[in-house]
Amino acid sequence: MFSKACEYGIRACLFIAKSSLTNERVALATIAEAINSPEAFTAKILQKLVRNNIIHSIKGPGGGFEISKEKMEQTPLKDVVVAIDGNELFVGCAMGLKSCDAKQPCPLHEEFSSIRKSLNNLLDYSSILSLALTLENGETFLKRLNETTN
Amino acid sequence: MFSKACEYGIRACLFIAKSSLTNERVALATIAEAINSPEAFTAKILQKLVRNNIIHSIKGPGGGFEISKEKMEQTPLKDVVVAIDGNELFVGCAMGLKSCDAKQPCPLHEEFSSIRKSLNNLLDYSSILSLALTLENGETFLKRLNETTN
DNA sequence: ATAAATTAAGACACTTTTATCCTTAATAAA
DNA sequence: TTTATTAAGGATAAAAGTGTCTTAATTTAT
Repeated sequence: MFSKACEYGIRACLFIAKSSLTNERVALATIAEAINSPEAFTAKILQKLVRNNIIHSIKGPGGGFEISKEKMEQTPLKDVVVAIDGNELFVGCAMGLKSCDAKQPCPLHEEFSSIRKSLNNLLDYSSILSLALTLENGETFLKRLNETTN
Repeated sequence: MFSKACEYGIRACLFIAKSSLTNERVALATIAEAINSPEAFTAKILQKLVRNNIIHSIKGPGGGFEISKEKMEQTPLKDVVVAIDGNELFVGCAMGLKSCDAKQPCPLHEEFSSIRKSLNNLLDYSSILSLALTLENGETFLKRLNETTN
């Protein structure tokens, strides 16, 4: 569904958000360890989220990544996905037709419109904040407990 | 959502099915032209569908690809997708966690379970036959009308 | 100021996906 | 039986995705 980069990006973003909820600015190495992702690759993805104005970075000692509560409240997860993977998933035809609409639908058009709509709703109405809160209160996880690898 | 190969594979399969409904065996070149796909690449994908026993191929003059009505009736589109893309889409965690289940869910687990379920239903209950029939009666399309490129 | 820590950026390398080309095998028709 | 036609299979190439490394820029602390 999502690219590897996007998966890492979502996890990183939610980890940063969770940390920011307790005012902890987190460094790249910490993030990569926490979400079990390759550090240098994760750096590239975070750069993209910074450039897209989704998260904030600070250089130098004590630096790292953070996101304001206001920002996480306002930003739907969809923004993260689109920043990394683009919006093809949300607009493209399931069978890859350049022209596929209600007038000249592909054989899956109707059915996929419905699924796409669900996906859109889910990602558009799930704010970074709401998801980070489920992490903070221990309802959800980004890494398996009691193990070194996830 | 699906790989390019899978998109071509679905289109090719439905075109073959539609042709088989009128007992027309279709050659690779015809298929590639009809679904607007690269011929040699399409050949590879069709090989895979043949090996997976989804479609049938015949070599030599007058040869080509076909699928029996019984087969298209029994085969859900999901089989085509799984043959080409595998089943990661249907079983994997949205955020790429190796371990993500009801006990230790990722922040998107519940929501995606629902979407995955819809997707599964759609692809598992849509037979190749039912989709081919919508093509045959002109309700749906695999290529834009009145144009050379789709 | 200098050193240390940290992200940014660019170059590079590896893998997978997408795509092409050429040869081989099978089969039908002449 | 030869030739033409068609899919199968293997080698290769190009592009995209994934991942690493090195250097630069910025900032804090000494």
